[in-house]
Amino acid sequence: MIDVIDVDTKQKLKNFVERIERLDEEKRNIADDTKDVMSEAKSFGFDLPTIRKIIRLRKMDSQKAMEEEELLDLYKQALDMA
Amino acid sequence: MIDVIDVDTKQKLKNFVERIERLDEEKRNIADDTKDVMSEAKSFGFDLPTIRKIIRLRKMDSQKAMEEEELLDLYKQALDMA
Amino acid sequence: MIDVIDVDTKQKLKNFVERIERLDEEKRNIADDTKDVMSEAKSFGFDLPTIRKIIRLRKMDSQKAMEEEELLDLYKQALDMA
Amino acid sequence: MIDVIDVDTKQKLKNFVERIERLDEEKRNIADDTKDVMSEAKSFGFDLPTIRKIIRLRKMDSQKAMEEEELLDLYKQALDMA
DNA sequence: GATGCGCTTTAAATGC
DNA sequence: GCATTTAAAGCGCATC
Repeated sequence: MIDVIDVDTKQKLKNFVERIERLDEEKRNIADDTKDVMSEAKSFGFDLPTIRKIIRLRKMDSQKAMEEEELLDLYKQALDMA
Repeated sequence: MIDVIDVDTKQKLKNFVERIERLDEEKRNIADDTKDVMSEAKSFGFDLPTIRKIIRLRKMDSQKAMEEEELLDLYKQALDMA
Repeated sequence: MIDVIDVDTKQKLKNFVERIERLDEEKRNIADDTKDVMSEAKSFGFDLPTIRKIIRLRKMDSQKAMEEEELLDLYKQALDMA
Repeated sequence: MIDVIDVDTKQKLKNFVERIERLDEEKRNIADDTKDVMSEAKSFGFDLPTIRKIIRLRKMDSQKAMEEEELLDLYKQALDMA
């Protein structure tokens, strides 16, 4: 069991924790900004789920996108959903 | 079903998508910064899982404090039944 | 401010809370079962994301599924992803 | 790319999908039960948002208790640096 | 392979 | 009562 903790070490640990918390805060702010943009898009009549899909697709390799599609078709076929 | 989009609307959609992608990019950068700080902490000999846990606990603490405050008021309402 | 709370009312409240917590527990157990089945499917070589998509599609009205598809195509077109 | 699925594999896939759908159904039933209990509580004059909050807080409490226990051990590790 | 984290989606609550 | 805003649950991803 540790009885005494080095003051310096404690301070270092505290600093790291606070730096990370600050970064987390920034991330949350950006997430809020994203929400605002989404709302704005919605108010223009755009469909949010579709916009999300588009962003996902753009980020993705087109090769991979095709393979995903094909696999889905294959499974549909197997379940007579074709 | 709508099947054509005018040029102006196309541009608007493009803008929204790009703004969101930019924000996502920023978020990723911050996540990378967090990783850097984590690595630095690790190089000082700190245990990463522990640091994460501390941060989670601190977040819970502040949330809990806020909620408990409200809860008191709510209790009055809930138990002061007709 | 309420100083005293009717013992009977307290008990009733407690009972409701506990019944709900019990139900939550059951739900969690079933969610765990689902995970097990998923893992088993995976170990047979099935692709989990695709299985999820299939289930979503089966649950969904086929009319609605088509509309979703069309909207996505429309947005793709607008962003020259066609 | 695979483009055919043998009969046996089809059947396996179908079974997995149906098992998962069955589990989803059960979960939905329990969620309905929860709603019933909530309604009943409400008819006794209890405030639903408050009940939710109580449950959330209780869950946080038990989580927090567990985590804090572990954290003590972890701290030793983190601060007992080489 | 498992755990934690963040996003998506759906349900509820409140205000108009 | 409807629609907007907010909270809870579920899902998927990334990390270790």
